[in-house]
Amino acid sequence: MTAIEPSRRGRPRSQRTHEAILEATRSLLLEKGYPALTIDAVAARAGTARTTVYRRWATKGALVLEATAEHLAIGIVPDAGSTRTDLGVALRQLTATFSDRLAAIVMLAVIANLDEDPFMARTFRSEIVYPWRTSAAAALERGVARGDLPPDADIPFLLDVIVGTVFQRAVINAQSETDGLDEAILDLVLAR
Amino acid sequence: MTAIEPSRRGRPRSQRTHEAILEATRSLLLEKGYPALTIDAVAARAGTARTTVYRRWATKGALVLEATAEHLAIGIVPDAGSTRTDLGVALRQLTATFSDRLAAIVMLAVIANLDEDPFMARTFRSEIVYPWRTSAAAALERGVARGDLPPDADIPFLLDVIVGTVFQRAVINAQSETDGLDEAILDLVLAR
Amino acid sequence: MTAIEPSRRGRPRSQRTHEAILEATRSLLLEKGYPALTIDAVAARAGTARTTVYRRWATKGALVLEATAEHLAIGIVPDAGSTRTDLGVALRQLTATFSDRLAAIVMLAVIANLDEDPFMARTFRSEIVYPWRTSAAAALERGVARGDLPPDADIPFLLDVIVGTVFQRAVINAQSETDGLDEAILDLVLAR
Amino acid sequence: MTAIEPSRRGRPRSQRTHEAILEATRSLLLEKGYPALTIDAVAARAGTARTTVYRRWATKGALVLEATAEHLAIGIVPDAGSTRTDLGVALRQLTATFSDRLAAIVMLAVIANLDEDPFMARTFRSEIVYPWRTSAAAALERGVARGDLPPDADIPFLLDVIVGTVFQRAVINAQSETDGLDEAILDLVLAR
DNA sequence: ACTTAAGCGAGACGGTACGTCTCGTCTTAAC
DNA sequence: GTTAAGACGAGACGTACCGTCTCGCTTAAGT
Repeated sequence: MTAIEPSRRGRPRSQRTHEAILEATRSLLLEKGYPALTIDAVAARAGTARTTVYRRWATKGALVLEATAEHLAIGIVPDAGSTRTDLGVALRQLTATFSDRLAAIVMLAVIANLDEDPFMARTFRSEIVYPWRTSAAAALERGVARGDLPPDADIPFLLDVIVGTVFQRAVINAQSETDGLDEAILDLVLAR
Repeated sequence: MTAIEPSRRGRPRSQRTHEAILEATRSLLLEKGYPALTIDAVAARAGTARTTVYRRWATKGALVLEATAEHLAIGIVPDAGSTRTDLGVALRQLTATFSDRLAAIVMLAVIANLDEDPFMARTFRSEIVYPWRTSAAAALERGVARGDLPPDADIPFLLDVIVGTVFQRAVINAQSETDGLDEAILDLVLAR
Repeated sequence: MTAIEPSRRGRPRSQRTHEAILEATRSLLLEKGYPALTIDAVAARAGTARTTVYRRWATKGALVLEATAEHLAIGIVPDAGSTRTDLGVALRQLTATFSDRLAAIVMLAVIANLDEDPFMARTFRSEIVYPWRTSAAAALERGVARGDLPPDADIPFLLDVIVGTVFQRAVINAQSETDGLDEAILDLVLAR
Repeated sequence: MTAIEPSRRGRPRSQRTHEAILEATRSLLLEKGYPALTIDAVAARAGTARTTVYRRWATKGALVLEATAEHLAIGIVPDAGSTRTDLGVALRQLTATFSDRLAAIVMLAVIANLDEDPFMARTFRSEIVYPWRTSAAAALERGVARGDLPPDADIPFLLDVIVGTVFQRAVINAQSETDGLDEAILDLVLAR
């Protein structure tokens, strides 16, 4: 998890304050971006003391990951029987998340601070990327078993094609309209 | 261009100092990463005054782009007669550049600071991305004319597949060994 | 007052630090003079951060006035019954203060920065000059009432003679030995 | 003198430039005061290069003294036969000079930078103060000889009374109306 | 007319100090 | 023991001037 665990004794932490800080973090991320986000500004907007923020989150990265957890959640690829259907869901999950402005800001922060803030990268990978990627790999393996994909299909490569293309379109090119992107990728990957 | 233009009049700028600053920038980028790169540290390592750096580059981004220009240069896709050959060159250009640690650091900085430092993004796009992408698009169009690609091929989409996949592998997954990646992408794009 | 008022809440200011800054200010004033006094040097000698100085004093002038308050204090002219005695006290107060090297440095700074730092001038006038001048004027008025001074004596003029002469001797000519000066001024002012 | 001597060979100095720099110095002194006067600003306003200023004057003080020489000139006390007349002239010289805003700014700069810029103080004393003070002392001595002043009159003291009082009024109190001041001082000094 | 030496403008240079911002830690009183 | 408040040491920011330096160009006087 991202937050620092509270003690069981003494005055309990205020839940209102908690949510206020997270909300302040989200709005400031949207307004200023990750590099210009300061703890000072978060505390000021949340109406709390700076110390309170530091007491609960060890780093800016941890705070941001918790504040945007719902925006980042990609989910898990279901097993609905059809390779094309399952991959279609997977792609819609990706495009939806990558098109979310807050999610895009955070993902860029994660990769831009790979060395600076390795905790953030690790958490992001294990909490968000790994579950989706594992279930998407399973969906592709089922496709191989069904013959929708050739027996020697390089599954990690295909996942990189899928994620990389969506990332390129939605985050780097910042194209909001992703109509047809999902179908085009499906055609490319499942062709043959 | 990135640097502040020198005047023709007055004492000329020291070329030694110029190169010392760029070299200091490169080494600090590798050691600390872009967000932690400070002008103070650059000047100190270069053995110059802080003011000298400010005199020549308006922003940290401009300095970094000039310091890493050779690392970022992707080049232009040649027209050698064969679609597969031309695209193969294009892919080797991409993987070579994206695997360069300095180039990766700077590209991440560019996209992470899209809003913060729009000058940096604009320069990177126009100097590096645009020329390559234009020539790569031409190569794909020649492929369509030759029948190596279907007549209705979505060329911008294919470029996003190519760039996105390489970016995902080389930069985000930071996989140094990219053996076979070029061939796999070629097979994927030209398959039919 | 001169310092920025501290808040009642939060961590209280360190008194040790406060005194260290004032002492550093005094010693640097004596060594370098007012124009060459820098906040950087004060903080360095006091062993604190530069920000701590800025947090407590808005301007160099405010810091210097507080650091030298005891040296600047002229006091108030007493009412002891005799015009000559009272004025003698007044003169000894003036010569004592004006002969203090630190006080002289600060007074010159005040008048040299009348336009630059009007706050400093205003504070100096209201805190130091005004109380003394008012009480000295009262002493002269008592002298008029007693017949030690002519009924039409121009009291502001006489005060300017007294202050101006002492200032000229002690500060501008920087004569340390002021023996006989007090008596000479008394003879001049009370002659008749 | 104050300026750096030019060489006899090579291109002669421009007289126009010289006067432009002095005029710029005067106007900036009036606008900003001595402490805030910068060589950069002088050169900019004079339309010359900074180097040109540095080539001609070694210090800011030397430049300022030359620029304001006419404003500072007090003159010499004449020998017109009457003690009261001569001293009256002396006082009018003083009040005229001390009431000149430019002269006041420079005199304050001189005494505020006694330690910082001893050259300025020395020059001011020898060029301006000494000649006047010597001739004023001679006038007082003639007064003693004539019996207008007691035989044991302390002439340096009386000069300090005169100068100090005028300085106090005109410079420190910055009273523009000095009507009657001359007569009052004359009465005080010559009384008896 | 040709040389030559200095003046001149322009601006680079290494510095120092400015006053501000943000960091993450700390110290207090209030609850 | 959490909280609000704010002090603290630290360090980077970007700017303003300092006084020196290095250029190419201009301007006379001496040849």
